[in-house]
Amino acid sequence: MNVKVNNTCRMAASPEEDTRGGGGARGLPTRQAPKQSGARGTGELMRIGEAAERSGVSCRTLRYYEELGLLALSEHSAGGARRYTDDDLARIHRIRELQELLGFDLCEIGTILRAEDELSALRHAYEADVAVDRRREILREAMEINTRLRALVRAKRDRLDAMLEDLEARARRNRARERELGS
Amino acid sequence: MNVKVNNTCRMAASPEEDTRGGGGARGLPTRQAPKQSGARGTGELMRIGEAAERSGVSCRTLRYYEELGLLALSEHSAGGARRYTDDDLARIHRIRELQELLGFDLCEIGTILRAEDELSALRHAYEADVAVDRRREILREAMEINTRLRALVRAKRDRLDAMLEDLEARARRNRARERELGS
DNA sequence: ATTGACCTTTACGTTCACGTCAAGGCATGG
DNA sequence: CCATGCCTTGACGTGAACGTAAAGGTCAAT
Repeated sequence: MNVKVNNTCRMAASPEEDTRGGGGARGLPTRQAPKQSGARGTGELMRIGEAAERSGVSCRTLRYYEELGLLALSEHSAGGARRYTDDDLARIHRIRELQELLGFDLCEIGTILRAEDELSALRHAYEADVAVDRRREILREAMEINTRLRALVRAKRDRLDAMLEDLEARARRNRARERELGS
Repeated sequence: MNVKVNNTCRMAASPEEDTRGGGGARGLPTRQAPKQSGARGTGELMRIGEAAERSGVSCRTLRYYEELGLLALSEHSAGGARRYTDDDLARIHRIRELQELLGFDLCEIGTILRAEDELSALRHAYEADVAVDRRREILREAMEINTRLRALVRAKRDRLDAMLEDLEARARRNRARERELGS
């Protein structure tokens, strides 16, 4: 009789992802103007606050990802502030999917992303002077990881399907029980 | 330059679930005889070691679940040792699915299981003396949770499907690139 | 010029889900 | 009888993924 675990915690609408998607009171433009450039182009780069909100994560999380090398931030700073492109946002989304859907830890996610980055670097003709053998190796590595990921996704989806069937069976039983009890 | 995060961690075959399914060397029956009962019935209750191995978790984990109230252990002890039925195994499996597939923490899982337990208690005619209103409440609670779970599972499955499409697109690009590089 | 919103780095704190001893109980096999 | 193997209950340790505060810089607006 030491800890007395009797917390009856509530069940959130969705675990570990805070119902992201636009906060409240969209009216007054609290947003600071885009720094130093008279007229903003259609796609001005965002700072960390906006990037975090749009991604449904905290600023701390984004800095943490950068610290781990998951995010490179093409255009770091302009007075010291981080700048996020849409590609960065996509990458953040990717990280979250790998984390939440497949359950990878950030280190493994780093491995996955780095393999894809190397491949993408080749594709984009940076590093035009890479030996063919090395190219093949990079490609093979990426393909291997891709294969493993696809297998994992399918396995997870199958488990979810099984779970859904189970839940639906329960639901049917519950509805029967409800009729039994009277409306 | 303090922490120097340069760990190039490997990608496991499957994150967070250690490729469970029978250890090596199935031959010598190291298993201790089932305690005190001359001949074992077809379904002797297992102790914690076997239950853990079959569930793909550690003994510590099972004790932890019990400590949190996730596992009740119908037949606790017989000389002090825990006994696990097949129903207990199923429950452990359920816990793991909720944890790994849906990302719930153990506290939330407790809430879910408790609601289902109350319903199941009614169903099995223990507590025959429960007011109809209370019965309705319990049923409604269980149905609500069930509905939320189903929605979550579907959402997660959809996200997985989207991810799979993305991965397959990458795979196609990779295969094209492979042909380009020569076999 | 000062406020206030946003940003920076540094660094310590926290929660969860266990891992890992330590010290000892209980049955079984040699 | 006693070693061996599995179990028990503490209780402290741990790694990952952030949370949170402190101290200060920058920029637009008042």
